[in-house]
Amino acid sequence: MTITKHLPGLPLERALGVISGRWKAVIVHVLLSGPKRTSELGKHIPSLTQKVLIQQLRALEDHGLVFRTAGADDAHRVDYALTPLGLSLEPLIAQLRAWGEHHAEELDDTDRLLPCEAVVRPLISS
Amino acid sequence: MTITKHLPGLPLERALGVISGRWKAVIVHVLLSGPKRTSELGKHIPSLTQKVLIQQLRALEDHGLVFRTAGADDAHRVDYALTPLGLSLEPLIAQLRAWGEHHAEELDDTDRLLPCEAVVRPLISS
DNA sequence: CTTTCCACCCACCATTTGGTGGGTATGATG
DNA sequence: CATCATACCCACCAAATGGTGGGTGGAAAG
Repeated sequence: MTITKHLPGLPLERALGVISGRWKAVIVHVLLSGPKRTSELGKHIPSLTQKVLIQQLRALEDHGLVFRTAGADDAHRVDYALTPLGLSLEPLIAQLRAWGEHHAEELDDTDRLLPCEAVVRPLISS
Repeated sequence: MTITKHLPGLPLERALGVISGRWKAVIVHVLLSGPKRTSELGKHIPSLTQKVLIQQLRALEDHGLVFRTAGADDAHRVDYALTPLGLSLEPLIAQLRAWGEHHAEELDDTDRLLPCEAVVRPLISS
């Protein structure tokens, strides 16, 4: 039942395979601030459609970065949270961010950079 | 004249955009051991076809990680080398590799990992 | 002069990816 | 009971990506 994209054999490419994908890093970023429901994630990332959200979540699940907790039978109170493996991504993500900025600076392209809020809506309150 | 994929605004995704691509990381890896000619690169990475090699090299060039040195007019003695920006990728690549291994271990998937030599041929001699 | 090697380019194809717009079953709310 | 929100699934589409198989023009080697 796995969507599991057979990850490449080289560790480096395996890592890239796991975190690259149009929204994966963003989702992980949001989940770093605690578990969220499907709809919350959707609200945090308005430009992301439901289908794609779920696609990405499934992939993250398959790769062991995220886990689902559903209430009882199925559905209606689903939470997604990072696994330890997901959490272990944090420093890597930080370094990628830093390098991305460095890259933009070196290429005098900093004005094309967007702040996080351009994509991730804060959504005040608990 | 740029093939330049318009990199995403978020620094994190920008970084991913720059290094993800079927062979980019491998090529950078090879270039870390010094400048190489087009054909040398091809020999180091047998499973990579010429067209795709050049494609990837162009992308790396556009993104400022690599530069070309051609002799005189054009062609026939072309070298590709990493720019400082390209070199600055080294620690990031190392961390990605490490995390890829970690990921495989956590998922008891280490047997699917390939050693570098499965893809990059050493090619003894200078 | 012919052959080989080198650094390419081009037309074309297959797969993958993200994305749109519907639909469904269920529980909660008025 | 009618309506709404949640957490999905499905058929379908469009763009991007990787890849194949053929060139080309020029330097170098036999």
